Amino acid sequence: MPDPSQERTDLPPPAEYRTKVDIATDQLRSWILHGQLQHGERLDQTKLAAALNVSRMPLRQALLRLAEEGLIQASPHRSAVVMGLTRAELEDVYQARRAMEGILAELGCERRTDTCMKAMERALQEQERALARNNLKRWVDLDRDFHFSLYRAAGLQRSYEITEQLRMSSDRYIRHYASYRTGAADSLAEHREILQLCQAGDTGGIREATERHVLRGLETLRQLISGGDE
Amino acid sequence: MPDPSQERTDLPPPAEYRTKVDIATDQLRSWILHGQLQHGERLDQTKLAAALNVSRMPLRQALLRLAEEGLIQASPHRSAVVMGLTRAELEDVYQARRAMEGILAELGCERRTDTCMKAMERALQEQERALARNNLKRWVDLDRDFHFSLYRAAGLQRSYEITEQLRMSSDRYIRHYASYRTGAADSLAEHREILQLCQAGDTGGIREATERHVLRGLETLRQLISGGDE
DNA sequence: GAGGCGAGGATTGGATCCAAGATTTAGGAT
DNA sequence: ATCCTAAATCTTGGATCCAATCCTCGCCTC
Repeated sequence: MPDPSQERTDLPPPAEYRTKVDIATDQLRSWILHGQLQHGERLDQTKLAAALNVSRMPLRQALLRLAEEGLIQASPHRSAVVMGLTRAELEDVYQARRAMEGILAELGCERRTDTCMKAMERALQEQERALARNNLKRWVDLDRDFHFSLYRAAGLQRSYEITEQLRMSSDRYIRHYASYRTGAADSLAEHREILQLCQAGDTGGIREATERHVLRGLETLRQLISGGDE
Repeated sequence: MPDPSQERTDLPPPAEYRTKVDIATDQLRSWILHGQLQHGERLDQTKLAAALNVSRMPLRQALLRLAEEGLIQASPHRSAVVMGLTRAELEDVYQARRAMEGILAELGCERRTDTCMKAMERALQEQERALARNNLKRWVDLDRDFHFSLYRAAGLQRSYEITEQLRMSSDRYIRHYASYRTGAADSLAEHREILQLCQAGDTGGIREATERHVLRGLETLRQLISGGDE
C-alpha cells in the first residue's frame, strides 16, 4: 500500500542534516569574516546564543570549532575573543598559503580537466569586469574562485580544506583594508600567466608562479597595513 | 602584610589550566594515534565518557575537536567513527606534508639557532642508536624530533601546528605498519644530508631535500600497505 | 521463505541547572 | 589620593534531564 503523501522514503540519511552547532558555527564564522565581529571583541556566550536563537550548549561547541579553525581564541574560564592577527601571524598564514597553494596548483595542473579550465577562464573574465566596476567584494570572491577551481582539480580533499581555512584567515584582512586596487592589475596579470602555464601543462612553472603570486599578496597587504601592529 | 601561606599571588592566568574537554581530547587522541581505537571503530559517547571519567558533555566537545582535526568522522545522529585513511587520502596528507615541511625547513634553516642545531644533531645520534636497537617507537619519535626542532626555529606557530596535525595523521600508519626498518637507513642518510645543508645555510637545497624526504616516506608507506585499500 | 513494515530500545542532540572560576566594584588602610 | 583587599556579581565549565533520531529486531504479508 504505497502512501503518496510521502514523496520519497529513501533519502533521509543522504539528505544534509544541519545541526544547531553547524548553524551557529557558520553564522558566527560569517560574522567574523565579514567584520560584524571585530578583532579583539569579546564573545559573550549568553548574548551570542540569544542572538543566534540557539541554546548556550550548541553555541559553546560552535566556539570550540572556530577556535580549532583559528578564528577565535579561547581560554578556560575567560570569554573567547575574535582572533586578531599580528603582522608576524599574518606572515605565518601567508607562508602556509604559499606552501599549500603551490602544491595544489602543481597537482591541480597535472590533473586538470576541461571544466576546471573553463571555470578559471570564466573567473578571470568576470574578474576583469569586477575590477573595471571597482566591485571589491566580488573581486575577492572571484580571485578565490579562480585559484580554487584549479586546486579542486588536484583531488586532495584535506589539503584543499586546510588551504580554504588559511584563505579565510587572510581574506578577512583583505576585505578589511579595503582598497584592494593596490596591485590588482599585477594580480590579474599573474592570473593570466598562471592560466597560460596551466594550459601549457607547465607544472613546475605554475607552482613557482603561484608561490610568487601569494607572496606578492602578502607584500601588498603589508603595505596596506604598514603602521599598525595588527 | 605579606602572607607566607600563599607563595605567589601573581600567576593564576599564565598557569596552564586543563579543562575536562582538554583531558578527554588528549586521551582520545592518544588512543587513536596509538591504535587502542582502531579504524572504523564506533565511538559510543556514553561508554567513552565512562571510560574517561568525564560526563558526556565534555566528551562530545572532545569528539567535535577530533573531528575538526580529521581523526574521526562525525555525522549528525550517528555514532562517530575513527577515521581510516584510504590510499588516496594518505597521498593527500603526504602532499600537504611535503608542502608544509618544505617551507618550514626552508625558513627554519634561514632562522636557525645554535640550540636548534644542537637538538637536531642530538636527535640524529640517538636515532642511530634506536635503529641499532631496533626500537621502532623511539625511532618514530626521534624522527619527529629531528624535523620539528628545525621547524620550530621558523617561528611560524600556525604553520607548525598544521604540520603537527598532518604528521599525527600519517604517523598513525607508520606505527601501524610497524616494520619501519624498510628504508630506515635511507631515511638516516637523508637526515644527515638535511643537517649538512642546514649547517651550510642552503635554504633552497634544504627545502628540496625535505620534500624528497617526505615523498620517499610516502613511497615507503605505500609499499608497506600495498594490497589493502586502507 | 523472503522482503517490507512497524514498534521498541538504544544513542545522539539540545536545554536547563548547578558549581567553579573570573571580573568588577566597593571599602579600607597606608 | 592611591593602592591593595575582599565581597558580590557575572561568566564560563560541567552534569543531569528530556526530546529527536536512528537502529535493530520481530512480525506480518505476499
